[in-house]
Amino acid sequence: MKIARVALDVPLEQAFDFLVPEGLDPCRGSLVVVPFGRGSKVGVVVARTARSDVPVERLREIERLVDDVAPLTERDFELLEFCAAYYQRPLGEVIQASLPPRLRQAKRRAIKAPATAVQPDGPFASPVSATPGQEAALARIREGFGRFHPVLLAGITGSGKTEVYLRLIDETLARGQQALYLVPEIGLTPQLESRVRGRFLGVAIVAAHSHLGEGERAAAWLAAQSGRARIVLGTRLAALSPMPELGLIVVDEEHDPSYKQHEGLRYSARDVAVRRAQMAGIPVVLGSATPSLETWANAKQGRYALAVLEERALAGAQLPAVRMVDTRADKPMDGVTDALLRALKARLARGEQSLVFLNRRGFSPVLFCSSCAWHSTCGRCSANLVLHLKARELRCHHCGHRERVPARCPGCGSADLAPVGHGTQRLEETLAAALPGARIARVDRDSTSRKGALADVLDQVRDEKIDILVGTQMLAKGHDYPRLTLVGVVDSDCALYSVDFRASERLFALLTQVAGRAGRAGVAGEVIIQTDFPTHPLYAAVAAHDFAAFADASLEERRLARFPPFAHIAILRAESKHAGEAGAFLRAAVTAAREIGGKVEIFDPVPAMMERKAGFERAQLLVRAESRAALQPFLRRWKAALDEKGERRVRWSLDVDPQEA
DNA sequence: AGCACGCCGACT
DNA sequence: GTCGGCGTGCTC
Repeated sequence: MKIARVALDVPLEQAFDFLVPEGLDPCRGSLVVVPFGRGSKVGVVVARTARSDVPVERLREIERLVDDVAPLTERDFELLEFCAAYYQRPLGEVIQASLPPRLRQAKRRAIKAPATAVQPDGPFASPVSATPGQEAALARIREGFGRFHPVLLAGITGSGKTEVYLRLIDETLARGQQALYLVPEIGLTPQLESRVRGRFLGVAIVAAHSHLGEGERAAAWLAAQSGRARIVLGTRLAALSPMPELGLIVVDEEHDPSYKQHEGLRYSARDVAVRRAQMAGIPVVLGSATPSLETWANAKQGRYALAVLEERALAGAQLPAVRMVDTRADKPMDGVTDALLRALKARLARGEQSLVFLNRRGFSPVLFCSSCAWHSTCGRCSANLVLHLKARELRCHHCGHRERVPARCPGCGSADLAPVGHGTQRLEETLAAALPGARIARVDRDSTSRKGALADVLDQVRDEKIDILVGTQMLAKGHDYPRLTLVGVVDSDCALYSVDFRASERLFALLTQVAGRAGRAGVAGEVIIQTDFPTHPLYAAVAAHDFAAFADASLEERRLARFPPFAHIAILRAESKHAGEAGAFLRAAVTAAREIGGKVEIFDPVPAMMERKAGFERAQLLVRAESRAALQPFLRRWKAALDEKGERRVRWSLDVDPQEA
């Protein structure tokens, strides 16, 4: 009896057995189309066997082999099986998550092969010569060519980390190997892509990110798998692309939260990349100006090599002067202090550009009735509705709910409704009123939803048609603005109050990144942070450009609190449309966890940070262990026990190494 | 997860 | 009298 065990994209741990018809000979790794339920699905053969636990009469036949895709290799399986085990997801789901959507379709058109570039010899001349710092970093990383060698490349903004990556990639190509270059989000990939293509003319380079068309994405995947593509440049989803001759992995901005997937297979592309490098026996370079505390600790303890870039690559370029403006003394008018306004005026007078950063979009975060204290809340989420004045709407930023702005208070009928607090729209209006004649552009998710809108604004900034950029963290990423000399930060204090254990780490990274936009081309930059707490150690560290001081102090706090990286944690998240059921499920999960035992601490279930979202009641439960070795077997048994319950009214998932707790 | 089947409320 | 709600079970 010829039987193939096939992994399918269903949230079940088992694979499914199918009969292998005459004339077909799928191997482990082959993609096959199988009948499933009433339709067909693409699956991956995980094993060939002679017998099945399922009665033969219930087995159906494989329809056909997907013969335009090469089978997955054992090395691919090794990585995917690691992900499945580590993140507690079925192998079938992980395999399918690693395939581009087009290849998962049972009925599909043929995929157009990308133009195959002639493979030039290299090495490729760099347009600039390396600084001594870059040379030293390169030497440090080169030591590890040909073996597993994780390196933290800690380099201040503007220190030329990208040039280091490109030289390493060049050397990797010269060794006849492929390079994988991961970046956090799509935002900067177009600019980076053209830089990489310009540097490696004639080399087959593919981009891999979710904004590609399905055909392009499948073509990129196939090019990586076949080895035709020598460089894969992509976001977290590229971390799983098969690359048979992989010789180097670069993870740029390794601290960036967007490397962690927040639904389904909740993997960290950075952590997977490190594991992948270990399996392949190759170097992996984690680069950042503000490394994650996990990576920083690994470097300090010697598990990762450390290469540091301490100076800006451009001669004469200096780090910006950062100063805090005490908002208790200099009361902001409509969110903007007199000090910031004066600084903006000075830039306008000199024909220089400014950026004002506020990480909150919309006009105001809430609409408030001064007669009865009614305020705009979402009916489906525990969140306020944000006023979007231009669209004359109240919007929920969590579930997408929209409604018209009421003319009168829904609570008492009063007309005394007023916007409270500030978003980017309001800030834009305030600045336009205070600085007549200034050319202001706003950049946030609302203003850039049209395709190409962000690129248009950035072009206008480059062509000096914009004086002041107002926007959210979208502005913090990448992008050089040569004429930008002032960065203003409005209302970042809210992150200091957050209960999330990573909030201050993220705030430090964000402020450092946004500050790095000021004064890159030999023009002195200035950063003004408006705050109620001008002496707060976090702001002091940002002002001193002292990541190490901040990180070491934060690590000490984490050590005392026994939080990562001094412990390993996972969160069981549950949500239900039925009152109380998420909590009940978690209480049962606590009981199940105690029965399993082991060296794991089980916390009490608590409501989620956002207790209600899109009509679901949400709660979560933290577990903590000293080591991965203690946590992993517990999670495996716990998940099996929870699966056993066959729970239907509660949606639940395990989040291993959660980004937020 | 999808997708069937199956049994109780407001409507063309 | 039906259309459709989601509760339950199954998929080789």
